[in-house]
Amino acid sequence: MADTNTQYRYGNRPTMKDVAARAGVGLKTVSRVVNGEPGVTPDTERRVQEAITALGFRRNDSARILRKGRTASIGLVLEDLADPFYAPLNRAVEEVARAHGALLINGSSAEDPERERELALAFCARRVDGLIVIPAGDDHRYLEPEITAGIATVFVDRPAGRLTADVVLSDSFGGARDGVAHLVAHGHRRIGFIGDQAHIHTATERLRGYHAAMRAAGLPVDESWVSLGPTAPDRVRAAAEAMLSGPRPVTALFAGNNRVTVTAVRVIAAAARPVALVGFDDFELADLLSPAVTVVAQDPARLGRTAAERLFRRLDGVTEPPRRVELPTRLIPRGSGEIPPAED
Amino acid sequence: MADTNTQYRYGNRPTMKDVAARAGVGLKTVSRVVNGEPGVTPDTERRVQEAITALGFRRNDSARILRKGRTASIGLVLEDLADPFYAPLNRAVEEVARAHGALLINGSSAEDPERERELALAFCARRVDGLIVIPAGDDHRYLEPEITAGIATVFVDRPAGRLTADVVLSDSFGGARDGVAHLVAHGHRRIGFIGDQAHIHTATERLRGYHAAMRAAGLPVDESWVSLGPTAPDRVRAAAEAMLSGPRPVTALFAGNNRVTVTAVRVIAAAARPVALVGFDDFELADLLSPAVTVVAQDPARLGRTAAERLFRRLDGVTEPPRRVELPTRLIPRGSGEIPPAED
DNA sequence: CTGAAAGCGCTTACAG
DNA sequence: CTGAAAGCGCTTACAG
Repeated sequence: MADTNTQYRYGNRPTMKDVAARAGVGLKTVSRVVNGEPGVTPDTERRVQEAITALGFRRNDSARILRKGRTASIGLVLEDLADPFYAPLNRAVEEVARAHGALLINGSSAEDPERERELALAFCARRVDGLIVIPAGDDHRYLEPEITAGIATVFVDRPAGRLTADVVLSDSFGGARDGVAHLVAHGHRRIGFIGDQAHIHTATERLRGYHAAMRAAGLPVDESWVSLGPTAPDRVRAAAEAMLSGPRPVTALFAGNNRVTVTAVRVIAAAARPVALVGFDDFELADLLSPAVTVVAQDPARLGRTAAERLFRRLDGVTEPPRRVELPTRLIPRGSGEIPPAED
Repeated sequence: MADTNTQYRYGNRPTMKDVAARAGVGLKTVSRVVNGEPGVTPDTERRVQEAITALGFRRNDSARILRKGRTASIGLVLEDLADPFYAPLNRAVEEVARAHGALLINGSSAEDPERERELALAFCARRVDGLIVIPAGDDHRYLEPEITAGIATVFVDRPAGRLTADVVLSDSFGGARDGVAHLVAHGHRRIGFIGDQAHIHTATERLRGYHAAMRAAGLPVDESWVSLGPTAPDRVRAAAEAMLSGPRPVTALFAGNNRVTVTAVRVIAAAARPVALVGFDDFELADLLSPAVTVVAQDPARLGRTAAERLFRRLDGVTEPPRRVELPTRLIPRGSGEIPPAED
């Protein structure tokens, strides 16, 4: 008769109890051998090892975790695992986690606040030791009980909403201001800004940088030069084409992020007159396009690394108040941003 | 006095026991409410809900899992979370896992067999229900006890070594053969092949495709036209420059993967004569370069989706023998592969 | 050097 | 409708 009690459980994996029985020792002795603890005679150890091999035993870390209290895992909620900006951030977090002996659970919010919440809370239910969140929503009070309960939490790329917590950001405002000022310095007076949706913090910060640069140069801003919205190619294309047409078209574009830049490059390549372009975020092959694309570069890997290191410092018991870290951006002139304005 | 027994455990999170005590009910009643099971009077349910909210209780899924047997999580070992080829595969696996209510744990092997093994076994120790592996090593017998113990395993992108298991691949041989034949059809007779390291299955399959196409065309292959090795830019650059110099340089290059292609594009852009190029793997902006890059495209998202669906079919109890699924590739002519050979 | 008992936070199987 | 007891597979705290 099959033991119906264990039939479909973990495919009948052997447990320490099974190993103990086979080796003819107590449970604690098996535990000692499995964990490399001292105080076992070589002969006993050998018998236990043989039983382990014969049964194909592997310690169940889930059970271990339940008893020990720390799961040695962290959760990362980002916008899209496949995005070329977030993928290196993901990898950087992984490396730091690995250095601290922790596993990484991650998931994509797809820019949906509800999905962000589901993922973050699912990670908390699994009792990750810490959480790194790239916010999709703007209200993170749902994490309050979790943080109080001891789950260290760091936000990256965008600040937490209605919650005081550690956050690691790029200087979106300063980066955009410098990028737009660069276009101004090359003679542009009518500059378009195409950015992400208005509820996204980085989008409005970059727009603020645009306005600051225009104001500093004493240039007026026509409302038709600014367009915030989804970064889907169709939307961006329409926005860019609108700004580039009409009697007083913009002579330069500032693209609010990598996805916008890519579409802007396509539109400009098909445009009748040369149009200058500076994009926020660097991207692969930017230097190989003609013209090569001038960008305001962030360092996504550094964002991830900084956030993860902060998280593990918290896990090591550092209790200083939440801090906001802002990483600098870097303007990389490559050609597209140095094109002079087309003559009217 | 502090309760030293629970002082540093999960930051003193409330448990079902605490909720039960506060609501004045039994443990099982709390369990019923938490899991939405029937058979609780509205009044009792309300009392329990209040206690849950007041205490900030969240069910510990790790404990639940221990009792239930399935962890509702899968592990994915790939080469590099940040790689533009693997990132979409990662995302596709995530989506399928999500649709099945499972969480995703993942990690980068960094093309190191030992690290692949550590990651895969760490996931097994956490008792993931299933495992998806993009092999770095060529001996996966270490997974035999795990698979026997019931952890469903699917390999992607490269076959398992010394192990019979489900595998989902792209048709590397056919794709490379077609790509090289395309160059031959445009008049090339001296074609270089730069690929990944020889121990990587896809690298040798693509090389085999190259040889098949050359042979089919009756063309000889000089050994100096073939170079396998790491895809680091320096190595690829040196290989490409060697093939493009000398008295009888190649007139076309076939690049064995996306990283090779990118470096090849750079070398060719700086070359004295036009050189044709076909690359394995599509990449963003390939169509915007000049010339636009002709590629043999794989569909990494489809690879990931197919593998994950196969995995969950296994988890649903399908017991058919391991299968090898091969996905077709697609030649996308864009310009660089249609350049005629430079005259001698 | 070794092991029996209790417990981590849940669910299962049962009894009332 | 409700709950006490046993158990998931480990580790902890102790005793021998």
